[in-house]
Order: sequence, then structure tokens, then C-alpha cells
Amino acid sequence: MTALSDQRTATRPTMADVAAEAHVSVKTVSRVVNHEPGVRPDTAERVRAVIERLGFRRHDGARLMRQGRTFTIALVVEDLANPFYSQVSAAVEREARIRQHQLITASAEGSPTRERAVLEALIARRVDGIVVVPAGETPSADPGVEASGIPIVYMDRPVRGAHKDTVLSDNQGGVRSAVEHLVAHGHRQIAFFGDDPGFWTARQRRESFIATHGALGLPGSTRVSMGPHSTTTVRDLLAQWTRDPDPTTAIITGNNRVTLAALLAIRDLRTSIAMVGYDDFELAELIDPPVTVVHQDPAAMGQKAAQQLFSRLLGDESPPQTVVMPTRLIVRASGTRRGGPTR
Amino acid sequence: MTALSDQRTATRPTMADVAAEAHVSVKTVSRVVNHEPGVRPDTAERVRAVIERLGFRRHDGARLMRQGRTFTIALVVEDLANPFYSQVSAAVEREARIRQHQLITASAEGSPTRERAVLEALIARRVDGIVVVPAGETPSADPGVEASGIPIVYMDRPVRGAHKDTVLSDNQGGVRSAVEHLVAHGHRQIAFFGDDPGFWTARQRRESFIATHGALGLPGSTRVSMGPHSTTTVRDLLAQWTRDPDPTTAIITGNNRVTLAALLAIRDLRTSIAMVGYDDFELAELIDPPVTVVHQDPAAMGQKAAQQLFSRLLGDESPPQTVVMPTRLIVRASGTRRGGPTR
DNA sequence: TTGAAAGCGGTACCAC
DNA sequence: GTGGTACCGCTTTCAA
Repeated sequence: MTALSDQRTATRPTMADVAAEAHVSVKTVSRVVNHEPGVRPDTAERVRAVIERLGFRRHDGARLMRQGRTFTIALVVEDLANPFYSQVSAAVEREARIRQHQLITASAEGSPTRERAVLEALIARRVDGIVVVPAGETPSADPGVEASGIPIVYMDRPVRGAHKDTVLSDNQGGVRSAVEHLVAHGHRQIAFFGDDPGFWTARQRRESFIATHGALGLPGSTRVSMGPHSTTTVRDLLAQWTRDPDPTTAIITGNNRVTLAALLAIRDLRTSIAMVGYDDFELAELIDPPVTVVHQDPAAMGQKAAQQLFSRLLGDESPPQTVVMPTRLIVRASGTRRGGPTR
Repeated sequence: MTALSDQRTATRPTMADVAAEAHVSVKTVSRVVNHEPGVRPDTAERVRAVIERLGFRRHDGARLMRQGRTFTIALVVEDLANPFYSQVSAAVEREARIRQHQLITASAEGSPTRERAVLEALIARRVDGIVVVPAGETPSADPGVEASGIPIVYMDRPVRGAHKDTVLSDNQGGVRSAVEHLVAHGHRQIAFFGDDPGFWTARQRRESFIATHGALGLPGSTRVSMGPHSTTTVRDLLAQWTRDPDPTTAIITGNNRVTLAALLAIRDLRTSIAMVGYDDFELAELIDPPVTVVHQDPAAMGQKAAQQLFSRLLGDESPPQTVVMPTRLIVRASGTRRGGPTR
């Protein structure tokens, strides 16, 4: 009457326990659990009753180990609390769930060292695949990953020399659309406040800013300042540039962090300079004036990356692909303002 | 010269492969890999060399299966993209990482059915513990979880009849502080726009609103409207209530969704009614006037929940505990306004 | 210091 | 239809 593993310990019942109670073999229990055909209905019923009574549930770890797959994928980002990444993670999780996979999420906190450790751990777990927003630009990821043969998809920024699937955002096009929008509204002295040039995306955006300037025949702008930025740094520069004989009448920010700093700076200065922010944000519409932004679609990027990953898991052997997701200019009002002091 | 499992297949090398190449037993390889003492230095060196050469990495799944633990915990929420939950998940992930655990995140999308399925899957994976923001208030979780013996911590809302660790936010105190703030600034006709009363938190806040009203001897307010709310529903009610002989001069919102709707409604109506929002949000400071809010600390809640879970994993057998995390009123300017049309 | 063998909880393969 | 048994890759136990 006592199940095999039921001796004092609170361990969960196994198939062997069920088999013993139901007077069948383990294999038969396995058949019932997995709805395999070839079990007499009454036998199946008896087994099911015991399963129910014992509260048995299959140990997926054991199952998956035998099968050599874990039905688990991982997402490695810088910071899960960042809205950009949280939208990515929601999208990736969704794709995983649809395909009966679990998602392990991990933060590398921007540190290549930590990222490497995280990746090592994931490889040791034999996750089926990994989506990663790389912390560095060199294959810090690679020591293990490269050799592991685990499918990997890079997101948001590329890794030099890593011949892997990559999903990027159209940084160049995004900034270009911002500049063009401002120019269309008569601005000719535009400043750019970018984020830390240590980020590939920050450099991309800066370069596009400069290139577009040239392409449109604007006065070669030297008004480019890379971060990290605080309200103070933006405010001081802005104060200076707007006092210039040829004053700056509009600004473009390099990402949501800088946008925040810039909005505060603009408020402090009581100037009504025009602006286009990079990255959309909740309530952009509620600010006065509503903020025009370049919108990247993190959910779409995450979904795309996950889909690319799963296509590899399904056996797609084609050469690694880099897809660039389009951005969209969301025109509100801040881009159409005239520069100058607030009325 | 050929490793055991190296026949044509691209499977990764195992300890057996390493053992064969190094002319030692599997157990010795295991000792080296796990830095167990009692291996002659030169043997260890030889083994390490082979490990390096073969690119061997321990299969944690197999290891953990033998050990009966997975070093994995799970977080189940409604929607990972929601800023509240993303902050929670970042905090939980951090606690997990510190303790060498992996975190599996899953969205139940507010559906008890999906939540049940998700929990079943997690139990099957034998995660060591689960933090869950329950989708329903009845132990939908329980069929499996309750019996599984897996430590679980409920967050944000309690589950009726489930005698489990729970981390809540002080909804009552939060709303009370909001009402008191408004009353201190002379408001006596305050309206409350709550979220869907299907949510426990929404009801808690409503009840506190009404109770505080009574306690402060305010005119019994019938101006309570529960959601789901859109800009339109808020706008229409607000228009009506401010036109009343005894007009509403201030509002309190029940959460960030409603806050957004209310801000848009207020803007549409061009009224300058006072308001206190529930939940802090980025850029609250940039809105005109800056929005006073009741701040819950999602990161602190997530951290607390994770810590409670780990203390169970470490063997804490004390009775289930419910902790209520304090809220904080962040005073900006929107609460001190006078009602009436915008100047 | 080292190794053989059993076992974790399932699945795969093949016989009855 | 049903069962036996090897085996997934590692750890545990105990013997040498």
C-alpha cells in the first residue's frame, strides 16, 4: 500500500509509484501520461485514477533530459525594468509561450563580465536558444556561446565579427526623419544631444544626424553633444547655443534618457525651443507641447528576434540574417514650435 | 581518438567523453569539475586540459536532476510590459541572480485559466519556488500548487483561503494619504475614479476612499466611479460633477491607467481641477502642473517577495506571513490647485 | 587518490 | 496491448 518513494520523505510520486499502485509497468504509465495510443481503455482509466489519487505530475526535467531539449529559451538584457526591454521581454515571452517554451530572463546590467557569466550559466542549462542585447560590441558572448552551437540572436546592437542573426532598429532612418521634420518646419540650426558614445546606437544616431545635415545642405552643425547627459549638462549647452548669433532653434535627443533631461532643461530655461525625442514614451502626449518622437517598436523587435530564433530551432540553416526594423515618426506638436523664449 | 559520443552527431561532449580522453573515471572528472578535493594535481591538470580541448561544459540539467533541485524560481504576472510588473520582475531577477538561481518569467495575461496552465508547467519543471501576482482571488492556482508543496508567495493581491506568504501594498493608507492631502488643501468635494472593481486592489482603494471620507467628516461622497475607464467616461462624469451646485474640486484616481485617462479628460475639459494619482510614473514631474501621486514601490515589493521565497527555500518553517508595504505620497503640485476653469 | 555501480525520473526500442 | 531494459549526463555511495 505504500508507494515506492513514499517512505517518510515528502518526495513527489514518480511513474514507478504510479505503476506499482496500478499494477502496470512504468512504460504503460508513460503511455497514459503522454496520451500515446495502444492502451486498453480500462487500463488507462485505472492508471489515471492512481495518478489522480497520488497527485502525480510528470517531471519535465527528466523527460527533457532524455529528449535532449529543454523547451526553454533565454533573454539577456541590460535592465528588465527599462521600458524598452520590458516590452521586448513581454514580446519574447509571448512567442515562447505560444510555442510551449519557457523563458528565462536575465539582466547583465550592462557589464560584459556579468553577461559572460549569465551566458555560461544558460549554456550549462542547455537552453535551446538565446536572444541577447549584447553589453559590449566584441564577442564577449562568444567564448562559450560561439562554441556551444546554441542558436543565438542579437538584438538592438550588432556584435563585431559574430556571424549571427541580428535584429536592429533603423537608427539612421529614425534620426533622418527627425531632422527632415524639423527642417520642413523651417529650422536650420538644430542641435543633437546624444547618449554615451560607448553605445553603438548612440554613435549611429549621431552619425546619421551629421550625415543628414550634409545631405540637406544645412550649415555644418557642430552642435552635437554626446552623453551621458543630465539636466544640467543639457541646460548649460542649450543656454549657450540659443544665445548664439545664429541661435539653435530646435533639438533632437538621442534616446529616452536624454529626452527626459532635455525636457527638464527646456522647462528650466523657459525657452520654447522645438524638439524631437528619440523613443516614444507614455504620456508624451500630455506634455505641453506634446512631444514629437521617433518611435522604435520594442515589441516588434522582440517578436522578430524570437521568431528568428524559433525558425533556427525548427531547423532553418540559411545564412545568418540581419534585419533592420523601421522606425516611425510620431508627430505631435513639439517639432513645429518656433524657438525663442516662452510667451 | 574519437570521443564516445563523437560519432557524426553534433552532440556536446559529456563527462564520459572527457574521462575516456583523459584516461580517468567519470567520477574523477566530476571531482575536477566541481573542485572537489582529493585529486592529484597532475591528474586534475590532465583532466582540465581535455575539458578545455573538448569544450566540455557540465550539463546542469542532469546535475540538478540528480540533486533534486533546479535552482530556478518563477515569476508569474499579468503583463511583463506593464511598468509595475517590469520593476517587480527586475527586482526578483536580481534577488535570484544573487543567489545563483535562474528566473523564469511568465505572463498569465489576466486569465485564471492561463495562469493555471502556466503554474502547471512550472510545477512540472520542478521550479524551486514561485512568486505570483494572482489573476483571480480564488485559489485557481491551487489545484496543483497547493498539493505540490512548492513554496509560493503571492504578490499585490491576496488569494482567499490560501494560507501562504503574501506581499501587499498599503492600498488603504495610500488612498487615505491622498484624501488627507487634498483636504488639507481645502478640498471638500473630492471624486474617486477607480479601476475595474473586479480587482481586489481597486476595491480596497475605493473602500478606503469612502472610509476616509467618513472619518474626516466630509460630506458623504457619492462621487465614486469604478472602471474600466476611458478618457470619455472620465470626461463625461467630470463635466457633470463640476457643473453641480456643490462642484467637485479635486479627484483621486485608482491607478496609472485611470490617471492617464483622467489627465487627458482634464485637458479636454480645460479645467484646472486638483488631482492625486495612484502610482507614480516617469515624467509626472513634467506635466503641467506636476502630478502629485501615491507611490507604491514595485521594486521593493518584488524584492521582499523574493526574499520571503528564498527564506522558505532555506528552510524557514514559520507560519505564512502577510507583509504590507507602505506607500508614499509624492507631493508635486497637482494636489494644491484650486478647481475651476483654466485661467 | 581513484573508480565501479546504482540511481535521479523519465523515454526509446524491442520483445512478448 | 503491455512490459523489460538500456540510457539521457550527472552525482552519490562505497569499495579498492
